[in-house]
Amino acid sequence: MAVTIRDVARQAEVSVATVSRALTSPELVRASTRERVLAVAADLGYQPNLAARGLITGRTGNLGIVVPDLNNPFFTGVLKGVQSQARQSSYAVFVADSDEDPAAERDLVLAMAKQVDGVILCSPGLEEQVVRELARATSLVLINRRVRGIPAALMSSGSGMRQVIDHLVALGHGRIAYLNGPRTSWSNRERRRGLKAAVQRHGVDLVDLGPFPPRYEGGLQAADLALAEGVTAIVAYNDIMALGVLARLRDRGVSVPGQVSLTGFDDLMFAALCQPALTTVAMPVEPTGRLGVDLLLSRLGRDGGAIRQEELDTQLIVRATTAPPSDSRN
Amino acid sequence: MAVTIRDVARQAEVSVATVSRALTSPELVRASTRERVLAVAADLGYQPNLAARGLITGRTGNLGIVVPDLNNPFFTGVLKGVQSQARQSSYAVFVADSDEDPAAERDLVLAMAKQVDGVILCSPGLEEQVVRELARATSLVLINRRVRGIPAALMSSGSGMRQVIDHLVALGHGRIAYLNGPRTSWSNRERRRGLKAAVQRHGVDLVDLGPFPPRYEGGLQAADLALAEGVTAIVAYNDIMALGVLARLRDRGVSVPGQVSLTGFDDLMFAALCQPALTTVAMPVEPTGRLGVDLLLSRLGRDGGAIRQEELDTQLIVRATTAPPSDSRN
DNA sequence: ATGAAAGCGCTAACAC
DNA sequence: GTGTTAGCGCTTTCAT
Repeated sequence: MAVTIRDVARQAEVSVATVSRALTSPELVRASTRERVLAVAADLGYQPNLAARGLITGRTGNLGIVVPDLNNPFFTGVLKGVQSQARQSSYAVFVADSDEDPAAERDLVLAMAKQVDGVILCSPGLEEQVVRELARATSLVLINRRVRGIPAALMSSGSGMRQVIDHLVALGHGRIAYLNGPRTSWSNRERRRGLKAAVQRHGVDLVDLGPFPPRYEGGLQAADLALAEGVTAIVAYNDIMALGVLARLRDRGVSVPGQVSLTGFDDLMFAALCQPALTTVAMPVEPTGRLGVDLLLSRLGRDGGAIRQEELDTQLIVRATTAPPSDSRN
Repeated sequence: MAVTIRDVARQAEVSVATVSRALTSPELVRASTRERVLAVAADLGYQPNLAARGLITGRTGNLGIVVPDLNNPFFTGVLKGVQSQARQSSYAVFVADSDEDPAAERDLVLAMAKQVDGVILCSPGLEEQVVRELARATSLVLINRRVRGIPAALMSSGSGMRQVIDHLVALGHGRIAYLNGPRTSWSNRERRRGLKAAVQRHGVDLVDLGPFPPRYEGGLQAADLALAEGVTAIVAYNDIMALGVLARLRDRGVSVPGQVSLTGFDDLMFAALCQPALTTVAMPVEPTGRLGVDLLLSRLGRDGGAIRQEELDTQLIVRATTAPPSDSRN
């Protein structure tokens, strides 16, 4: 068996209580005693048993994160931020993948609830009522989704879309297609909202297409529909779809950005590498993960900080798929 | 506070011991009693406190996985497999990202060791001696790396490379460049080994270049060197590098596969989407993650199964970057 | 087949 | 400032 607090106490010739204090509330112990205890602890390689500690304090020192798909770089980016920030505060992190199944997401959060101090949930599609239920079971922080009364780390997708439209309008585009992602996704609603506001402000035409599956195949399908609408610019829900659109347009001999401009959303690594490189919106995925942890830990603090919903900025990345429309001769 | 075993005992009018038995060793309890207890437990929504259980049994019901980079789809693929298989056996999984720092990998495994029943380690670069040290601290399973005496879930990279060379030789290539990844990486050594064997067997020329950083920029750099060697085919250490090569060749006006053939390794999603689509080797990442869990759990079993190192097959995926060399006129 | 009781390793009153 | 002690929720002897 590993070395316990009693071993340290014996060797340092103090009580277990003093050892415990030296480790967790150093100010309660005389400096000389503390040093001796710490020295012995280090010497013996003592590591507190967190399970035992948790049993008494009610805190586990663990965080959980639930994501729909670990193969999606968006979520793993968030995960990476969560992991890194959690470790900074000596928290370990449980991870679970729901395989895009909302019912599984609920079960996973519930299962985690007993082993963690709080859960970070990435679930664009879970019903709001269920999200509230989960928030009752554990401290919950939402990623990229707003539900009243629940802390959230958000990315300003609306502003990202505004930047996209401002960019396209500045280039001279007057008729723009938006390729919707899933209707039920909070992200899609948010992106569409920002886009509609910008489009209205500029007084340009919007052709609202879809919803399409937010994948490569969705883009292939959407491209033809957008073309048939006679638009000069296509705004895709995300990069993957945009890549599908790009491939389909190339196959049909439509030049990008010569005949039609195209934008994505997410700034996947691939967006920079494809040909022509994709104009898109960069999402602060890792910072959002870190922010999620900060929000969670601040709620766990002594006074249980306020419920905050904070938004991180997105950034338009102009690359090679956007240009003035070919019929703009002014 | 949550409902405890005492609440269940009281309500079911039995002792806590009986409740405990009904839950963990049903055969020790009369059927009628057991049913009553289970009914009450379900009714009250009782969930055993795993920390308390672990305190006594010494088993946590948790697994850990340490990876170098959560932004690398290879590792998240493994993670996904691990997560899914672990959940099948009611294990929860801790994840940690080392940011490619071997020293951090060691610390993370050590930190996890006390909270988990075993750790799955993806660490191509950690020194063998350190790996052995870690294996003494906890039950360890290695992913895609062989160290004597330590269980491992492997992918047959050697065989993948053999398939690549067989393919290129069948097309008529006689002078082939290999772009090395990091010298210290187990994967690179393994791929190179398989490649050398195949090259020798076929009696074709091999130009061994690098090492290069296993990234896009590494490919950009490597492309010019390979071209200068007058090869007709380039075998890259992985897909990302191959993508860099592809971009550089396009910029220099060298047609692929017209003037030179190119292969990658990993079969990233992007390999199928780029233009021309990349011939590469598909790695069974998720199955390997699942296998890792199986190996770990079998070692944890009552009798502590044998130390096994098992290898899963890789598969050449022929796409559009490989063709007969242009000077083959026979 | 069931109950009583002794801890697992630790922290938090409560004494002194 | 330090020691004593009572549990946290659970499993597991040892009785019965």
